[in-house]
Amino acid sequence: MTTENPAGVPTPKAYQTVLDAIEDQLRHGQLKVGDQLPGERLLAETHGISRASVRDAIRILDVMGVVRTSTGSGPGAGAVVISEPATGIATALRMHVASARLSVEEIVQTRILLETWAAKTANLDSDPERSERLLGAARDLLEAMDDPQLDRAGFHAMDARFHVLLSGLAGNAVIEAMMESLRLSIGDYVRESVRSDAAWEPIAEVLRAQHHAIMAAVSTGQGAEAARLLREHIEWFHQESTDLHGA
Amino acid sequence: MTTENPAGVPTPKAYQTVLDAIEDQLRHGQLKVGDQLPGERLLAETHGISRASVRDAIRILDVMGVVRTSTGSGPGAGAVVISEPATGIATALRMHVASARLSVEEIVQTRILLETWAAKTANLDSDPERSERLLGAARDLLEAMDDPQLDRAGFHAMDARFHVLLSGLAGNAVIEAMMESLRLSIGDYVRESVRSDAAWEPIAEVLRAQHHAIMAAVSTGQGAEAARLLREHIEWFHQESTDLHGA
DNA sequence: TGGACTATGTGGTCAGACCACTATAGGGGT
DNA sequence: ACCCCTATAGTGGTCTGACCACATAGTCCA
Repeated sequence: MTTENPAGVPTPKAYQTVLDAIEDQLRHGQLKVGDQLPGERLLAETHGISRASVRDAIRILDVMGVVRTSTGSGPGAGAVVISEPATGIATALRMHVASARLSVEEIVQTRILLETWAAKTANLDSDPERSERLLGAARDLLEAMDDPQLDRAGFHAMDARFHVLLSGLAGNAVIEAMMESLRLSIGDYVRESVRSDAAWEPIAEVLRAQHHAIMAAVSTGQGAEAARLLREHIEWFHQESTDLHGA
Repeated sequence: MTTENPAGVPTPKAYQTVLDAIEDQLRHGQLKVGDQLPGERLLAETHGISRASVRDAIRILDVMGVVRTSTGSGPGAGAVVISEPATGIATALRMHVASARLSVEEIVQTRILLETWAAKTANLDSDPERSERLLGAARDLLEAMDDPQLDRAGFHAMDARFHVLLSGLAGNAVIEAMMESLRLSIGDYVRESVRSDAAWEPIAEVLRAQHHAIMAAVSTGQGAEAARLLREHIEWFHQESTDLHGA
């Protein structure tokens, strides 16, 4: 991370000890999702470092989406192993968008690549049960989004989940995680994109229609058509929002 | 990250204050790459929190590849803004590979997607100067890799740089960062893949030939052909290494 | 003029304390 | 016997203050 040095070990960070140990235990299955990490005080004593350094390691695992921490006692409290790859990646992406190292356009372009690939690659027959579950959830989301009473925040949240669900049809968790992280990282831009609520409603109407068309294509196994619709859908909204944002 | 709650602000982490402030300054250009962050003690006083909490924020920015920290005094010391999106993403990916949430196969598959896309999309004429610079660097790498004296660690390092350089030809920093992070995240597997040095040399010979062929296709603007060769190249080595690894 | 030394400021680490929170064990009332 | 309610213990979250290693910049001396 820091103070890297190709020639040797200049200043091994204290927290790296714990980090390596935990990564090792994850790799060997000694730690699984749902498991509880030893307490910070115990870890500190075990590895012979201070609790502050242990906390560094835990904090890193936290932002990476590897553990979830909470106060209290009993099972479920403390640091528990989870598995949310998207959160960590999304944080990194968002920071680098902020620093202008990555642009929203590039993220949108990447999203199109991943999402159209997923649509084209999706094989509904390889795992019918899983596919039907995902498609069912997607249909439920579309139905909920048809509700005119739904506010914009809710719409965007469901919209995000819808796209992530579709990208999951290809069965590649890395692609799915990256898709979700891309969505998360530019969530602020999407929310701020259409400023007036008056301008929003007609846009939402178009999005709904596009979603249903995509859904129909995906459900019937027309991967190429779904990919084409997805590309149009994403590019259209991105264009629309940048126009309004600039105006 | 943790203790999220849709309804309100249950337990706002102390370090979040600093994190938000820095992200905001990055977004508004008040902090640029190369700039030095205020000292931890000053930040603590400014935001009314302890130095320990400030350190949490800095540590996060560190692992995300947003800042680089070093001890000492003067310019260049302390926390300096950098921009290495790949490091943070790679750390997250590696952790989730360790926890078996993501598989090496999925990462390789994703890599093929990104890399072939980059090869197909590469437009050498849009920014001839940049393209020539990247291609020149890639040629230098191939030449260095032809050296029979080069050890495996060096070969793999240059191999990684070669592929990242090619993926940069498409001009999408997000894709490039993800490519690099994918490579970094499974670097250990690649290194351990071919155990005996005796088995390595013939493999390296094939890799060299494949690299040169890819290079030729890319240089002459044959994107589709380059993409095809890349896919074969990556799949071949992955197959080869898993075979040997299992044996 | 040049080199060695010192002052200063940086992050890295540690120790110890207190807080808010949560599940649980145990006691008291019914 | 049962239930509620309180005390307790263990968790992460935060703060304070101290010391260290390190790297620069300034100073003093030869």
